[in-house]
Order: sequence, then C-alpha cells, then structure tokens
Amino acid sequence: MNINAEVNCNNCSLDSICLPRGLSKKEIDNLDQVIKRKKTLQRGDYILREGDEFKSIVAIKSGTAKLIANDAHGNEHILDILLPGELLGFDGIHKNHHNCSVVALETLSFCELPINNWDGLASIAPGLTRELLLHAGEKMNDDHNKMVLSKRPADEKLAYFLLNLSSRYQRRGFSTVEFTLTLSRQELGNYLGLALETVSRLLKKFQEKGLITVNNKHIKITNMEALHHLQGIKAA
Amino acid sequence: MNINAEVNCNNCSLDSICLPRGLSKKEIDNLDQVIKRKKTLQRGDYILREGDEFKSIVAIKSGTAKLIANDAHGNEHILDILLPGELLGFDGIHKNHHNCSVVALETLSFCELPINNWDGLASIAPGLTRELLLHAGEKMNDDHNKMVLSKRPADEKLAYFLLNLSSRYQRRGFSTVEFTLTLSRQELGNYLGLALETVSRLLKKFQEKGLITVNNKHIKITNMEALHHLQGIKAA
DNA sequence: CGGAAACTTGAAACCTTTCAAGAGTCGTGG
DNA sequence: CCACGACTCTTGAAAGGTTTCAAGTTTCCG
Repeated sequence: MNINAEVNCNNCSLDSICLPRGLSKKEIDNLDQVIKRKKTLQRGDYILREGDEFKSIVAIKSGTAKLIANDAHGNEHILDILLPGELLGFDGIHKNHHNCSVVALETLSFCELPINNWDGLASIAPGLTRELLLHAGEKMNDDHNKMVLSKRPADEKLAYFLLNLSSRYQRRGFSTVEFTLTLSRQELGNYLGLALETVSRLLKKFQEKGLITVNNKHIKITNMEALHHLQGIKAA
Repeated sequence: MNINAEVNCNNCSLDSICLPRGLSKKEIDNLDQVIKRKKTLQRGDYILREGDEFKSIVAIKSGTAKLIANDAHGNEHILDILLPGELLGFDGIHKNHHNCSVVALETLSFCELPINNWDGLASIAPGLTRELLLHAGEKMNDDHNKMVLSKRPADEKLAYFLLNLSSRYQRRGFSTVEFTLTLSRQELGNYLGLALETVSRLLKKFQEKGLITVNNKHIKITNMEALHHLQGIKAA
C-alpha cells in the first residue's frame, strides 16, 4: 500500500501538527499501512471538488491550498488557506459529499487517509476518531475567529491575516517575519471580504506606517508589535 | 445517575436531530446512564463561559441560546443561535478550555454528556465519537455558510437568516412560516454583522415588499419563494 | 521581447453605519 | 387598572468606510 517506504508518518517532519500528533507509536505504524501518498499537483489543480463523494481526510504534505465554496450567484468564496500539516475534507463528513472544493495555490503534495469503514479504522487506531474530532474542533475555533473578523474593519482583517500566517509558518519551522504569499490580491481580497483594490491600498498603508515591507507577493513584517496592536482577536 | 426515569434519550422527541441519531438502541441505553439532565435556565443565564474547562458536550433540550465570543476590544460577537436538539461545547475540545460562552435567550433546559474519558465513552458507545465528529462536521458546514454570507449584502443576510430559521424550526415540528424571534434587533444585527437600525429598516422593507409580516418579534413569512430568490446560498 | 495578467492609484458612487430623536412596548408599582 | 420609567424599536439625515469604475504601471511567462 505504501509505495515509498522512506516517506511515512513516523519520519514526517509534520508529525507534531498533522494527523499523528495524538497517536501512539503503534497506532501510527498501523495508520501508515492505510495512508496513501499521492502525486504532486500544480497551481490550480483540484485536490477535491464540490459534490465529490466523501472518501477520505487529506493532509497537506507540502505547498498551500485554498478551500472554496460557491454561492447561488456563482461567486467563489475562499473560506480557508491550508498549510502543510493541515487536514481537509471535514466538510464532506456530514452529508457524505463535499460542499467545498480545494485547489492548490502552488506546487503541492498531500497524503490521504481513506475513510470507508469507521469501525475498521477504530480497530487499527482506537484514538484516530477522537483525534479527527480534535482537529475538527481546532478548525471550528479558527472558523469562529474568522467569523468575528468578518465583522471588523479592513485593517484589522489584514493585520490578523498577516499575524496568523506568521505564527502558522513559525510552527512549521519557517520565518516568522518573512514569507511569500501564494494568493493574488484578488484571492486575498476574496478571502478577507475586501475588494482587491482595498487590499492593495491597505498593504501600501501598512508599509507607509512601517509595519511591513511589501515586494509584490513577498512580505516582511518590520513591526510585529504594532501589527498586534491593530488586530483585534486574542489568539494569533 | 438518571434522576427522572421518564426523561431519557429513547423517548426524547429530538432523537432524530440530537446526539442519539446515529446510535444503536443499546448504545443509547448506555448513553442514558451517563447523560446528566440539568435544571432549567432563564434568559441571560450562562450554559458555559469562555475560559471554562471543557468537561462535556451539551445538548439543548428546549429553548434557544446564543454562542458568543469576545474580541480584544471587548465587543461581543454572536456566532451561532442554538435550537433544541443542537449540540454545543465543541469549541472547547481542542484546547480543553472553551473560548466561547453560551447564553440562554429564553427559558431553556439542556442535557449534558460528560467527557472526561474518551476510552470509557468508546467502550459503552463505540459509535459515539464518530457521531460527535459528524455533528462537528455539520456545524462546520453551517459555519462555512455563515462565512460566505458575511461577504454578501444585508438583504441577503437577513433572507438567509429567516429561511434558515424556518427550515430548522420545521425539522423540529414547528411552523415553517411563523415564529417568534428570541433575539433583539441588537442581537440580530450583531449576529448578521449589521447595525440594529439596518435590521429594523430591512425588516420594514421586507414587509413592504410582501415577503414577511413583522409584529415586533413575531415574524410571518408570506412569500417564501421570493425570500429564497433573495438569498444566495444553496442549502437553506 | 511582447502581450496578457496582476497590481497600483485616483475619483466618484454606494451601501451601511452613526448620530439623533421620537414612538412603542413591557413590567412594576401606586 | 392605569401611570411611570426603562428599554427596545423605528425613522430620518449626515458621515464614513469600501467598492466600483477607470486608467496607468509593473510583473510574469511564453
């Protein structure tokens, strides 16, 4: 089942973030037998599509992706940005069909945990369902923050976005102050509920205030404290 | 453990909505032994508070409640309205502490599933964790709808809110077209991300258009189809 | 190197909020 | 049972933050 013996959950650098984080060594070993490692995708490729049958929980191995939903008017709405180690697919659990799509924002690879038989999974890794529930709970907290943020002014949205990205990158061993956006201004605006022009203006304003340095998609945070002061949600 | 033998999950009218919905007869019987039934609360009473230790998942037995979070500015944000049969407490699962509060909007009673030992729960009701995950998944889908809605204009927000409430009441055996809001204009505005004056104006506008009849907190939907036409999310 | 796409920037328009005041509702007590 | 006061809701007008429209400019990729 496991094509490449050198890649498994036990030696994965994301083990403290991803699915295995709350499981025993033995459970992880068993999990490794059923987890499928998929080929690489390119920007714009779909990891899953709205309407697809729910068959598995997916973990991002490398690269970033966007979770999108469509409204009745045909508008696309970006609901989440997914980083390495994060899980996706929970949106299909309830109705057994996904009501969101997930699209790669850059070259991306992922792992897949097939879920066709809950009892079977429970027998090989008793803590797995509980662990999935914990991951879902974490996502719900994130979503709650976004819902609060959606009612706050534009600069607060952007400040929160930058700080949130910064701390999530940090957890993955990347720089806290410097990163490259994989979203266009259009996509970032969509995600934050702002017009792309507003995003552009705001980034400029932040730069003029000395909070960040912007070079197209490359962002450098130059005054973390001031950014924190702008943003209005407790946890980063 | 079960004080009142006449109230249990097996004879509860909410069994197709609430926790027992995916469980076997035997699992429900076992569950009944650990579920606590609590006394009644009044409007304004807290079911749980931000910061509380996560100890249980709560199910609303009767009445309605609001899920609220506070931002760093001290503003309250209503994230969800909870109806009978709905579960709450998932926000505490990840960090073992709740980061939201839940407050009764009217006279309310609830049941409580203590969660102090996952393995113990799994042994008495093997499907329970999976069922909780399904409920969490359902909540996540609802949250996604709200996140889409937060980026839509005011009339769409209100139309969706009314239709969503209508269909949720229907599932509980109440009227689809007539109900009484347990939220003030202030709270409704907060929930929808609108000023209370905007809510008031919008309700009037909907009434003038013949979509609804408003009598203070009492709402009657008079043109369901037109309301659906206004609203921009697929599922009601 | 050339063309398309992405980004920036300015000005006007717009939806929603804020401010302000009046009307209605509800509960309590005389 | 009606009166009073507090709170909630309604309504109008002005203010304000964002969006939309419209060019330019830069970046990216073939």
